[in-house]
Amino acid sequence: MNDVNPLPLTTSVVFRLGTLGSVVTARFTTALAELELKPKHVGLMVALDSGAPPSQLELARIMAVAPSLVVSLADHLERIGAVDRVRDPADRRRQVLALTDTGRELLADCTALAHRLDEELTASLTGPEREALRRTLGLLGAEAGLPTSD
Amino acid sequence: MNDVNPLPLTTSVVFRLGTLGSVVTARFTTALAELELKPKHVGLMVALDSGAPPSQLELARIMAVAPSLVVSLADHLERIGAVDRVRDPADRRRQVLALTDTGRELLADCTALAHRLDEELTASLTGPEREALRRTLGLLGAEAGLPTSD
DNA sequence: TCGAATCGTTCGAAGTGTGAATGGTTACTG
DNA sequence: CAGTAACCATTCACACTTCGAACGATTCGA
Repeated sequence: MNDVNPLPLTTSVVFRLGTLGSVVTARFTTALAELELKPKHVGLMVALDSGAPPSQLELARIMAVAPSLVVSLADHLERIGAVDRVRDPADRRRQVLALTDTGRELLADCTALAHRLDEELTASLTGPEREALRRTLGLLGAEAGLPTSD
Repeated sequence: MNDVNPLPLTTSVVFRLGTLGSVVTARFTTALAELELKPKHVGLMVALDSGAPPSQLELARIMAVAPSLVVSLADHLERIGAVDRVRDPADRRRQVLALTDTGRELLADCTALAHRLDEELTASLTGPEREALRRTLGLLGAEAGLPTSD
């Protein structure tokens, strides 16, 4: 008989982060549907919101995603009026994306929505616990090259 | 002019958990490839490891996944010798899955792998920070019905 | 014993993302 | 100042994952 599992897989941060991230994203995705958006659309808007207007190819690099995917994401965002898409006059190969006022409002809606889900998700935590979680996730995310605001 | 963003989307726990979870899962998936496994296979083995041998349909409910998906996951695990699949003599409609010794070893490999990634991921955290993160994620995961061990 | 419910399986379909090929634009090089 | 190479966006075909409906086998209820 082997010894008892010293540290089960379920205790690993990787496992817990992955599984919990998946259910949280599922909830977020559901809520987002009312705005005609999916998480990647939001990711694109976040990238546009913080930083100079980049070309679609740069966006693809930032989001670690295929350039062809940026095309379809931008197509949709343009269709609902959330972004402007203009050829860069200085280099007419580039397509420069920029959030419209509508896009900024939409992003604000997503933000409100996320924070509402936050309260729901972390209702059982104390204030300091919640802040510690937020801070630690932000730190690890920043190390992984994810968008942050601290 | 509206006021400055009071709390950007990127500070929300939902956002950070979702994005970080996604990159962490990607790393885990890559590492898992050497064992001929994908995250859902591991999820199935975890479910089998902790608890009485359930039918495939129960597994599907536990994993919140379609029964037909459990079939293909179990097919693969059986092919590599990680699980036994026997008809329940008491009810020959049921297919009862159980980890083999090989399966338990494989699960131990996954566990070691996850904890190795843990160290890599949380290298910049202090010990207490790492434990607080683990604990909080476990708590929220348990509330969401995810497998735990506390 | 007969019909309804249950379990597992197969199969077709939807959704998501990638990579190769294409057309238009710019930059380099002799 | 050609002509070629590199670059950007786009389209399209494809792979992958997952689901839901249909089906056969088995069990349960009346």
